[in-house]
Amino acid sequence: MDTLPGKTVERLSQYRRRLLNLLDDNVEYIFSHELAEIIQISAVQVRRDLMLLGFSSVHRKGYPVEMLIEVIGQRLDDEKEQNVAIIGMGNLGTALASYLNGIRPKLKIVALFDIDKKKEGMEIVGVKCYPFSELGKVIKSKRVSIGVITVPQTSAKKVAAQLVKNGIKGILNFTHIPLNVPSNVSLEEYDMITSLEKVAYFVKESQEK
Amino acid sequence: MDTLPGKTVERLSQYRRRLLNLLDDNVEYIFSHELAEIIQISAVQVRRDLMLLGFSSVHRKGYPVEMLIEVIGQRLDDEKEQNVAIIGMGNLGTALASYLNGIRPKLKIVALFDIDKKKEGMEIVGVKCYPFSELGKVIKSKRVSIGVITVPQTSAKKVAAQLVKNGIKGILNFTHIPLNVPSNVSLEEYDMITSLEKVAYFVKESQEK
DNA sequence: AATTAGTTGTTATTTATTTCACATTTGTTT
DNA sequence: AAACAAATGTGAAATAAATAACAACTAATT
Ligand SMILES: NC(=O)c1ccc[n+]([C@@H]2O[C@H](COP(=O)([O-])OP(=O)(O)OC[C@H]3O[C@@H](n4cnc5c(N)ncnc54)[C@H](O)[C@@H]3O)[C@@H](O)[C@H]2O)c1
Ligand SMILES: NC(=O)c1ccc[n+]([C@@H]2O[C@H](COP(=O)([O-])OP(=O)(O)OC[C@H]3O[C@@H](n4cnc5c(N)ncnc54)[C@H](O)[C@@H]3O)[C@@H](O)[C@H]2O)c1
Repeated sequence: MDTLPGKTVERLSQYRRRLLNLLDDNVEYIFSHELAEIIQISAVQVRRDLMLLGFSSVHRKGYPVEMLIEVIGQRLDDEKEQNVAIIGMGNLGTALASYLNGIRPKLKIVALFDIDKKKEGMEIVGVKCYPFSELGKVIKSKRVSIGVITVPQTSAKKVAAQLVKNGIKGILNFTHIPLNVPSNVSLEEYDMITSLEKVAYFVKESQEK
Repeated sequence: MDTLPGKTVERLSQYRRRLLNLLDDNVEYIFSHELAEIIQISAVQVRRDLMLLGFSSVHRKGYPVEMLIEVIGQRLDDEKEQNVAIIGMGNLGTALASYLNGIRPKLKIVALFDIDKKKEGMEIVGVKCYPFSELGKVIKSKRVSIGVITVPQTSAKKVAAQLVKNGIKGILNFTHIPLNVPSNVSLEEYDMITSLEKVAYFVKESQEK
């Protein structure tokens, strides 16, 4: 079975989140155009994505919500749990720890790290903060495969290198320093300033019209 | 002059950030392949983007760093300042306020909002927090054109509607509730869970190989 | 049971984005 | 000053992503 395009993965993640809401409201079936409407994309796009999952609707009733959630999970989630660590417990890291914790059953936040002695041993939403020097040890003992980087820019490269050295498989980088990792490590970078500048640009453009 | 593709805008934003670093290090010229290397993209991509700016290098010396920063600014930035408000001063909103404040001279964080009475009047990095009820008034008096939404999911739609009603021109939404805004309002949505799930998916895929 | 209407799955098409390939330009070397 | 080298700018090609178009299917209606 082929690896899905990144764009499709993003949308599947969103579909699932919306579908879980619908399930809470006891919605049993949903049409492609309804799901599309919620996410603000086209119905064809939805159908195309679901096609890639090889999942079919019940004709004239739509897609069964619960089963669709299940199928998306089968495709996106690892069978075993994937363990995540967050490195840098400042403003953003702390916000993320509480936000991400428990949000997906298969993605566990299992460790936090900081070099600040004051934060050592601290717990956020029940997850312990370790000194950065124990990175390697904890990654091994807790089988961490994904690292989220929220340290100051100046430390980003150092931290990434350490993660890679200790066998991490994926990195989500929130600093605005572009990282350079081996091709067997999945990398996702996100920069909030870029998002803000993008909105600002399109606002400017629309006003010039 | 045509509106740039969103992808190009994103990269220009990144180029500028890197170029500003280079300027600090007194680098005067840079080749397309050097900039490409830093951002981890191809040199052609860099040249194509700069081509869209109509900006030329000095042959065999590269692109003059300072002038390039200037040209990117002319294209991305509004001539006048663009004023930004952040709505929802919880973990993420607070982190963002201190992060975004002052990061681009033309993008000013001028107001923060929260419904929590305890936060009223509070200042973060010198910016005042107003009660949500004063949204309309403050947007007008401070000429806010961009709103950043960091309220709980349940309030996201309500807040967006209020922003639109009060004439906001652009919204950056960090909740994972998809928003529905009129087409004259620029919308940028970002969901950290999606990023994390994406990394997790590609980690899983790479391990199945 | 025939007709209608609504929705899907998929192929074809279009549009957007990236990469290739190379002629062109100009500093440097011989 | 000729040959070379390094980089650029860009048209053409390739790739990726989104949209359109529609035949096929079936639940509901007559
Ligand atoms: N605050 C935001 O909203 C925001 C948004 C986008 C990006 N960022 C980026 O995220 C990063 C963190 O932002 P922040 O506002 O949380 O900063 P912060 O200064 O509040 O937090 C950084 C934390 O990292 C710790 N740290 C420093 N070096 C470390 C190391 N080598 N190993 C482990 N921990 C280390 C510090 O002790 C501190 O607790 C920055 O690079 C920033 O550019 C922040
Ligand atoms: N924490 C994160 O790292 C993170 C990451 C991604 C997305 N998010 C999303 O961002 C949002 C905020 O996250 P958070 O962790 O900061 O939550 P939070 O609960 O810490 O903060 C929310 C703040 O919004 C205020 N608020 C509530 N209703 C409001 C209204 N109508 N107008 C103005 N203010 C209002 C609350 O008083 C509170 O201060 C959530 O929707 C969350 O899903 C958070």
